[in-house]
Amino acid sequence: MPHSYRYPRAALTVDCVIFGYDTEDLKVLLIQRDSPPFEGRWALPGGFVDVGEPLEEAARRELKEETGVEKVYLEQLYTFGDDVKRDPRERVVSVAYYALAKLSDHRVQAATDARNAAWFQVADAPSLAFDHDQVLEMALTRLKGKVRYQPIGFELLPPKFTLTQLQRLYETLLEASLDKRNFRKKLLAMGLLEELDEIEQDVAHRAARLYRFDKRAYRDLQKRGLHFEL
Amino acid sequence: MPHSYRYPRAALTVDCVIFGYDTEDLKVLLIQRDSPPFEGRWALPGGFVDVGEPLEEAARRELKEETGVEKVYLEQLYTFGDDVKRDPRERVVSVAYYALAKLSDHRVQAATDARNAAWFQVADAPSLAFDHDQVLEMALTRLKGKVRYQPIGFELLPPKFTLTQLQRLYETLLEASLDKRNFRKKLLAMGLLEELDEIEQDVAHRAARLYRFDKRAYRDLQKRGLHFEL
DNA sequence: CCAAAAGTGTTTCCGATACACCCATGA
DNA sequence: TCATGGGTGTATCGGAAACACTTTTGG
Repeated sequence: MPHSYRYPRAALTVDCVIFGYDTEDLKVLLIQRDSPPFEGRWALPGGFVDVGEPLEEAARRELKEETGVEKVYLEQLYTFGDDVKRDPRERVVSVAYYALAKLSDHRVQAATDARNAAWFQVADAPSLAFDHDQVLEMALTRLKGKVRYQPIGFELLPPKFTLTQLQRLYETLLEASLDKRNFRKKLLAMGLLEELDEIEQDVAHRAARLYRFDKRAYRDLQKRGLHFEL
Repeated sequence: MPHSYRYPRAALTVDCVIFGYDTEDLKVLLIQRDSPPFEGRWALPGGFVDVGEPLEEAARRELKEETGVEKVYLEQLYTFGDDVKRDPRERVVSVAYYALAKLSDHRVQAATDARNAAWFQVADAPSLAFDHDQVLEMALTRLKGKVRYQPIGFELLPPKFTLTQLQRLYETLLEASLDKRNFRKKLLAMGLLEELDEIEQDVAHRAARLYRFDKRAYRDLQKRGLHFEL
C-alpha cells in the first residue's frame, strides 16, 4: 500500500455505453461480471482510471480490453457521483461515455474475451449492476436527442449504406415513421451524402444505390455556421 | 498521511461557472487565487470533493464558501480529465458545473469573502488559471445552445420581469436581434408567462407590465411531451 | 410638449407535410 | 409473372418573418 494521501480519495472509473445498430434494432454491448460485487450480473464495460491516463484514453482502453471494440465514435456522457454508495465497496465516481459502433465490424468479438460479452436489444436489456440502468437510460436519451441535430447516426451504419437503411435507423432512433420521399428530399438537399456508383448486392429485389457520408461537406457546413437538422 | 491505497489516485475537484445577467451583459463570477499555483490569477470557484460528499453538493458548497452564492440553478457541464497536467501539482480530475444566478440577489457578496471575488463581463474576462478558459468557453457554448430549447433564461432574471428585459436577455445570449412583435407573440403563445397586475416602477417613461415564469405550466407542457423552443 | 419605451395585427414567404404510382430485379 | 423494395413530384398548409404606427408616462 504505497500511496498515501492527507485526505481519503474517491476511486475514479470510466463506464461505456456502446450502441450498435442491426438493420432492425438498437443494441447495447454488455459484459457479464466475473467477480463481486454483482457477480454474474450484466454491466457496462468499464474500469479504473490509471493516475497517469487521460479519461477518454481510459474509456477506449477498457472498451478494447473488455469487448474488443476499438476506433469508435466516443463522447463523454455524464459523471455519476451523487450517490456515494453507488458502489457498495467504497466511494467511486464514474465518468460515463457513450460509443457508437458499426455492428458489422464487431459481431465476432462479443464472445472472444475472458469475460462474457453480448449485444442486447436496448429495449429488453436485463437489469444491470451498480447504477448502470440509469447510465444506460441517460445515454439513450442523449443519443435520441443528439441524433436530431448532429449527424452521428452515420456512425452506426456501415461506411456505404442505402437511403432505406438510413431511414430505418432514424425511424428506430426517433421512434417515429418517416415519409420516404420527404426523408430523401431532405437528406439529399443537405448535400452531405456522396452518391456512389455502386449498388447493394445479394438482395432479392431491385438493388438500391449506395451512399457515403461526406465528412468534408459537413465540416464546410459547420464552418458556414449552419446546422444539420433532423 | 493516514489514507493509503494500492494504486495512486487522482484528486477530484469541482469547478463552477456562475453566470449572471445585468440588463445589458452576461457576466461571470470569478475569484482571485490567494495561493500557488497561479497565485493572483483569476479562476473559477471550486475545490476538492470530500470523499463522503455527493458531487453536486460539493459544487454548491464551494460556490457558497467562495462567493456567497447559493440556491441557484446548477447543472453538470463536463468532466475535465484528459490533460493529466492540467494542475501542475498532481493529477486532478475536475467535474465542472455551470450555474445561473439572478445578479440582483448576489451583487454585494462579491467582495465579502476572504477571497477576492468579482463579476466580469464574459466578453472581457481575463485569462484564467488552470484550464479554466476552456471550461468557461464550454459553459458559454452550452448556455447559448440550451437556452433555445429549455426555459433556463428565466433563472438569470429577477422573479418579476418585463417582456423587454426578457427579449434583451435572449438577444444577448443568442447574439442576434429579435423582432419585438414576433417575440412577444411567440412567448405569450407558449402560455408559460403569468401576466401580473403590476408594472415596473421608477422609470422615466411608460411603465411596462411585469410577468412571472409559470413553472407549473411548464411542467404540464413537458408532461404533454411538448418542447419549449426559441 | 418632448423623449423614451410600451404595446399592438396583418401580409408574405418558405419549409414541412401529405400523398400514389411505376420501375427494376431475383426468385 | 409475381413479390419486394427502389425511386420519384406536386399541391397544400402552417408557422416564421417582415414590417410601422399609436399610446403612455415622466421630465
